[in-house]
Amino acid sequence: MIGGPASLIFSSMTNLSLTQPPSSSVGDYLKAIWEISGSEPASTSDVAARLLISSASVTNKFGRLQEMGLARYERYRGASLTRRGRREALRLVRRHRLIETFLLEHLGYSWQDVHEEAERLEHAVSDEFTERLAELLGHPERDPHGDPIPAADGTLAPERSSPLSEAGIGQRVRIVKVDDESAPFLNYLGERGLVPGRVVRVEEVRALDGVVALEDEYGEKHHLGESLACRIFVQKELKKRT
Amino acid sequence: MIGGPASLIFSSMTNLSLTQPPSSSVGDYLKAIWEISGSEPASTSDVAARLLISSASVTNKFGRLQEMGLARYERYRGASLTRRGRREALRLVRRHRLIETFLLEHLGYSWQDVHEEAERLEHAVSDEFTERLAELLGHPERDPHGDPIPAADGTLAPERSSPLSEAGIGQRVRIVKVDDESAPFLNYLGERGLVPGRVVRVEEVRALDGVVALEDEYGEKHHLGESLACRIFVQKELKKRT
DNA sequence: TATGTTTTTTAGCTTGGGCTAAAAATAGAA
DNA sequence: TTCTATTTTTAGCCCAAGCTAAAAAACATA
Repeated sequence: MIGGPASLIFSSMTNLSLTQPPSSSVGDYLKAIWEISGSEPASTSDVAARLLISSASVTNKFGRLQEMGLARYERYRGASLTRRGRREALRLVRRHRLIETFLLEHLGYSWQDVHEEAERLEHAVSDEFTERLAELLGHPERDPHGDPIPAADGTLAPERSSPLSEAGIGQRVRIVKVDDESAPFLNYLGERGLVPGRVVRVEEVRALDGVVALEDEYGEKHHLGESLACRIFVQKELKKRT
Repeated sequence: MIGGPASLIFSSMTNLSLTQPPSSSVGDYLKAIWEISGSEPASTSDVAARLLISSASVTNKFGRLQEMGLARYERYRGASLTRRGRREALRLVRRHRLIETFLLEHLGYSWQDVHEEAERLEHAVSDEFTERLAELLGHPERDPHGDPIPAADGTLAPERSSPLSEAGIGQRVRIVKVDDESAPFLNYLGERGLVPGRVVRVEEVRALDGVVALEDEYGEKHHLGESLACRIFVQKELKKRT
């Protein structure tokens, strides 16, 4: 197989704007800003905390990102991504999530180790590698955490899920995302089959202590504390079964 | 599969000496010295040529490699690897060759693209990744070029192959290695099935122009010019078939 | 042996990505 | 509104890994 479907995709779209790939450091900043900034720009100190570096270094880089046309930056108010910056960030997120999927599904990695390895690899792989990997994995739409995988052109469908802790009583919901990286958390849920894709019925959301009671597809009951329930994201499930 | 056989291997052996991994630049120097130096140390300019950098930079780094205990260096005479340097180099070579194998066999890469991608990835992957990949690939002893893959502990069995151009007439030999990276070369041989593992009989080695005549297992004849024949490495084949 | 060529080294500069400490701006509380 | 606490920025430094240009050593050959 030489220059199969994968090459069609990546040759036609990525890196339209950046003549040379951003350094891995630049990429880390873009991802951090993307993850932190919502309606507000990402603050210097938040980015510093996430990347475990000093605020001074972040201030510095914000300036450079602006010059590079990857971010908008206003002194004392933080940085937000330009369209190009966002696309670059999403390219990395795509890589990260595809690599995580590969590590878990094909190399037998444990949840604990997956993130760190992907963090390094995402800066080393080419677009070609990424698209071939996507093909090998069957073009998944979500990674094993349930996070959506951005498209090859750096776009990401807006997410419409809400925390389990806010679900309505009696509702049938599908788990779409588990928003935590810690191993005990993931292991606990994994053992009980509460993983992305599963459909459960919400039996009770107790106002008193936030405990959520669930029944899964096999009739098993689960009782989750508030701290767990607010990290499990769900969508309303319409049909009986997909 | 959590912490399977792979983790047994790598947790017990690698990085005995280096507390933190050598920078990717250091690794490139070690590999270059390993590839270049035989009985003689590797010269400044040879390493510079291979890494496409200036000789001055190489001189500089040779000093640092010595301080780090990875190379022996004598001014104006070049550098050679210490035991530790050699082990580090071979760890990288192992990674490189396993990654190349994966790219070709599982991701459908073409010969052209494999080397460059592996060159980047080998600096990003962990020992854990490497050993799990080895497992996925079935612990191959050679990569698709026929080059031997060093063991996880950084050792490499000495190679006993010689160029096809030096084979004896009438000898049955097994192709073990193709020592060239160029695409046309590899494609030509690939189309004719002259790939590592194949057994052929040498019919003639013409002194006049160095052309080697072969007969393969299907009775097909091949005539290779000297420039090709000296890059195909073979071993004497004893049994009729393996 | 003397002399010129090639190779290697030295000296000094550049860039990217960090750092700390001190100054400036912003935000919160009295 | 003013004053203090926090955050952000500035200024100046360090290190790794390159570079060029010039000096020094090694080599080759007349």
